[in-house]
Amino acid sequence: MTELLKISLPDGSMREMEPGSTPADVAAAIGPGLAKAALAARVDGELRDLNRPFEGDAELALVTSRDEEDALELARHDFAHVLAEAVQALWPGTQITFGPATADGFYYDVMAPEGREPFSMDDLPAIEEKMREIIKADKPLRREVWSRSQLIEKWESEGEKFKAEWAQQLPEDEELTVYWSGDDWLDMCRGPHLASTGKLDPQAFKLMRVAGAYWRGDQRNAQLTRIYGTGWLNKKQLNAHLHRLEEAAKRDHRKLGREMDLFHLQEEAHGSVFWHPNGYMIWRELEAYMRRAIDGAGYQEVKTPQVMDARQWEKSGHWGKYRENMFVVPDEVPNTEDEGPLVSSDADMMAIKPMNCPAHVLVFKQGITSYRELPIRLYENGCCHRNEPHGALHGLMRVRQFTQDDAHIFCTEDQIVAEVQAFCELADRIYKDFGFTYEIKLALRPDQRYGSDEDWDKAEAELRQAVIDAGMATEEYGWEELPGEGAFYAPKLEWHLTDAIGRTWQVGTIQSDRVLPKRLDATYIGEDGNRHRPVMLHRAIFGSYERFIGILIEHFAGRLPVWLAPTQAVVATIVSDVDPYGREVAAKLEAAGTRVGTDFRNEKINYKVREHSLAKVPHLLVVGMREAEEGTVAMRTLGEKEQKVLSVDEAIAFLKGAATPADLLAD
RNA sequence: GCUGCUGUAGCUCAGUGGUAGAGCGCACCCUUGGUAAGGGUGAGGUCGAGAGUUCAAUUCUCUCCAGCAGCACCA
Repeated sequence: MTELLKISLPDGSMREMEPGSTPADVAAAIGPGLAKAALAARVDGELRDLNRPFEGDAELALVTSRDEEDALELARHDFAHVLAEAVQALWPGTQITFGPATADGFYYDVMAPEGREPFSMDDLPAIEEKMREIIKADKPLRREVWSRSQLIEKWESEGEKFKAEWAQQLPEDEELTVYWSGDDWLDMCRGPHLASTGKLDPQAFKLMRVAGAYWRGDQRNAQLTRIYGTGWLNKKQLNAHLHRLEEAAKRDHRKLGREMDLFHLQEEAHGSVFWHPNGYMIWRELEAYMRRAIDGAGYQEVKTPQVMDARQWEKSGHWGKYRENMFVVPDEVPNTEDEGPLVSSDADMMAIKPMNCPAHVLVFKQGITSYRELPIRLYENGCCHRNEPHGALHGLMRVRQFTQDDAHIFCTEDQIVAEVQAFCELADRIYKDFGFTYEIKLALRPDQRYGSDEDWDKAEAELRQAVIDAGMATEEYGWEELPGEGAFYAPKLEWHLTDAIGRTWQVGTIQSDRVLPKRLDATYIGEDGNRHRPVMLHRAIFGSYERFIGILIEHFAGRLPVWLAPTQAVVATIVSDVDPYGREVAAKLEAAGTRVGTDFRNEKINYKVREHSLAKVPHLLVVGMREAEEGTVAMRTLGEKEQKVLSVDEAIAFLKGAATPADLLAD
């Protein structure tokens, strides 16, 4: 006689079940409500199918839609399978590959049948319709264990070349699982899945777009069609998500940049920004802000050459590793005399800097440095050019010319932890001044790397210790270590900002570098009178001015804090008779340091209010006959319906206060 | 860089094998109006660049350039 299985439940109770029973049986034994609500099970912590039999005594937690994270993951994975099934049902001969869940949905990479063009947006409605049919048919999803050879045979017989190739290179003795949808379709999958397609809400998904993707992520391989969808537990969640996407589109910095007349891009200088007066005012404020910050933190500002001889880049190692991203120029007067080539083939080459670090080392190397001078912190608003792949360019976020708030700290081994800790504190102040919350991550050694394991142990420990010392290695700061994400030469700390609609942006970073000081032979004289190698800490807080401004625009949806707003106030007149008074008010504001505009156009006040509101001007000062007689202004603040009547002096004082940069506010 | 889509007025976009349209914006006129669009008139375009097919190309085809989405990339 077989023994009963002991299944313990989250509430501490225990149930005895027949061998071969499943989580679904437990759910049914507890009650019909739970049986219906159960989507999957956690068995000893592992997410599993409801119908997969227990293998022994176990701890069981049933997963319902209340366990949102698990439930979403399951639903999205199932949507992906239903998508693949639908595509094959509609177009037999379509090859399927992979289809995982993503952050807000799912995708499936497929290859259209031979002779048919790749799937396009136009195909999506039909696929969605077929998916709804499959969901409504409530097909049971059944797990089966297959051998590798069984699978290969199956895929090969069906012409599923990609699946077959994948199965081929799995370990020979591995037990593989497949999932049946009903009894007419199956996919190789690790699972788990919901018990049936009917557990999905047919109104809770939407196919979003198609895009190219490489088989196994490699450019050399065949290009598949990736069909993206967003998937949720119910229609309400789907609509909320679609609404968020609309919000994000409204905040798009490329759109706002045009509407607010901040900058433009054009094809003759693609990937580089034409800053307009409005946009560059934001830049100037940021630059002034950053100078105050670094001046107070013991940095010294430098400015280094834009173009350096290729030989220098060879020494630094960039020529070898980074040349394909560098703009190279001949060090020669171009030929204008005859029909010959513009430059001779043996011209010496120079390169526009893609990074500031080598030049900073060269500054450091001038003269002889004593250990007493360390740490030396060299800062530069460093304008760099990188010849990025064209497909990577994106508004201000990814450009070919950008200016980093870049600094390199040259210090001794003993100073690393304290320097990194001080940096953590500086970054914290700065991000908070802009109203961002953030998370700190430590990117650990990648598989492919330089240096000994001991060096990596040491470098990782230093960065970790600094964050601990700063008191930031906590959940509050989103502290997390990311295995395999580090640069090939060093681990790095990364700061990920969270913006107003919950997106994250990696901006700040600090990493220790023992390689470049060595390559460029930077030394200092130690206490012992001998030469020593300094460590170099690369660090940035904004990342680049371009990108940081892009993030600010999207974070604030264009409604920048007053101190960053290009125009802080506009004086708008109601009738032309008060234009002289309006001019007087504007002149006083300007004299007091406010960036003020005027609007004396022959338009109604409604029109002016609308226009300046859309332009995100924070304060509108309306003047009519009443204000002119009383020496006042009617101030309307962006986003508020109410207006305030203030004397001109009060308005000046108010705007001065409102425009104080965040770091200069008295606490 | 790869795949797909797109490129028409300053912006957003419609349209056509016989060299073009709307709304907004802009200029001028009327209107002087109290907190998110007052009315009228007018100016603006080598229809991304080049080549091909054609009697004729902004329209069809090809190449290139750029943008968008995704992929890859982000030392």
